[in-house]
Amino acid sequence: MKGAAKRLLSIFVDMFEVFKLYLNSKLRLSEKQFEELVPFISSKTLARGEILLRAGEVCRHTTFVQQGCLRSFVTDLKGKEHTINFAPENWWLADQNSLRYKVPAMFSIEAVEESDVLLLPADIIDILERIAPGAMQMFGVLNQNNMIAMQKRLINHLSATADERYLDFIETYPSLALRVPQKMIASFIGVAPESLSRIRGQIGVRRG
Amino acid sequence: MKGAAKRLLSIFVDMFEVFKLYLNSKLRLSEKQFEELVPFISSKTLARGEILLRAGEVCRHTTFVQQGCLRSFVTDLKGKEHTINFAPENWWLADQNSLRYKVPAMFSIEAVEESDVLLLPADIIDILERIAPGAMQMFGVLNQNNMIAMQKRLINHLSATADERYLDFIETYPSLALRVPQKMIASFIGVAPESLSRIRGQIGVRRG
DNA sequence: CGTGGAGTTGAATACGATCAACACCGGTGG
DNA sequence: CCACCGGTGTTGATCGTATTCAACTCCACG
Repeated sequence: MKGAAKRLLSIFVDMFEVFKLYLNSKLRLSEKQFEELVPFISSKTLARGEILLRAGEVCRHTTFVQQGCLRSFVTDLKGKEHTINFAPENWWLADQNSLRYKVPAMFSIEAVEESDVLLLPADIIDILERIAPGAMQMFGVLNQNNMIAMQKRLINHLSATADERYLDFIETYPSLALRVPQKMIASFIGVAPESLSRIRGQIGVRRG
Repeated sequence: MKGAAKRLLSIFVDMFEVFKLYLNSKLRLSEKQFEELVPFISSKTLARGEILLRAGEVCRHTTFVQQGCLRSFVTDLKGKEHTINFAPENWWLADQNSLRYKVPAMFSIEAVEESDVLLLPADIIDILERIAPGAMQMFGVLNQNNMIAMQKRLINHLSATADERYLDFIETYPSLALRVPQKMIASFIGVAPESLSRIRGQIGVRRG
């Protein structure tokens, strides 16, 4: 590779620094291996409130959050939003069902804060596995952890009251509790915003 | 292999017929490949109500249900049971968290009906992948589908009322609705048994 | 038979949702 | 710089849904 091209590439690589660090911590990727991956990555900056995926569209990428925070949510028949998941730094987010089967997405994805994300193609797992064996297993572990987390959340929902769910939330995601608007937390734990406000009042949470 | 031993083996293999059919539909396993797998499998028959795994114990196997139906459930502080999942024929069931990390299981597993199950070691994925490449991907897909299902359930829980959840249940698992006791369905969709009874009354579900 | 669990039904209760009014803050434009 | 605005969160009153407690029936199973 010529010098100029290499410099240009290194600029791009720097844009992916968070992702690079992340991958290294999981896969021990060499510089060269990472460079192989670069052509498949595109990056994007999202303003607060910007929509990345709208329910009904087909999800075309897996998103990796380098900075900021996204959330996925559904809008029900009465127009109410329900937050499925938050994705802060170093998280993946996609409507996997839509991504895999090319069906309309069930949920939307928006930026909670100004965010810096990477967009990766649907078959990133296979691509990465080819470049660095072990990737598939990595995603397997991620998926499984994800599932365990969701299972816990479901159990929580079946057995705990609203205030217990809130306490569990701030315990499980202490940093998120400070970053994301309260009404989104409410829609995540499944209570009305007013109810969450009351709960916080009872518990005696001091404000930001 | 001598004739007697071969006959003996074939008896065992027959015990695994459901599993064999299942694997063939997913992986196109040859007879020989399947025989390699046999030494790792043990089978068990469970009576109705029999506990296969008790919360707090470490989960040692992945279970494959050949016949009957299992369920996983948690018991909360007030002694109430909450059904996490049902596993009828051709389903896998395990506390994956406990299985993977050797930590105490969060939930219990019991037989809803008399059931015929196979017990497979925790590293069955790797074993199977070695015998028949593609196994890891197969489990990946399973896990993902599982996750999608759980996500739908969570969404349902956040946005639907009790009767809507029940209707969704009998629509999604029509056969289960007839097989499993009503109170377990109640504990699955997250309502009190009495409430489910009332809901059924309102809707006008005929019995049996 | 008789016993216990499952399901049904009724009445009282509690929890969270809803509707409504208002305070607070950050940003925008005059 | 201030006035205005929309969005967010708080507080109050009322309402509705599902839970709880309790009594009773029915059936499977000993």
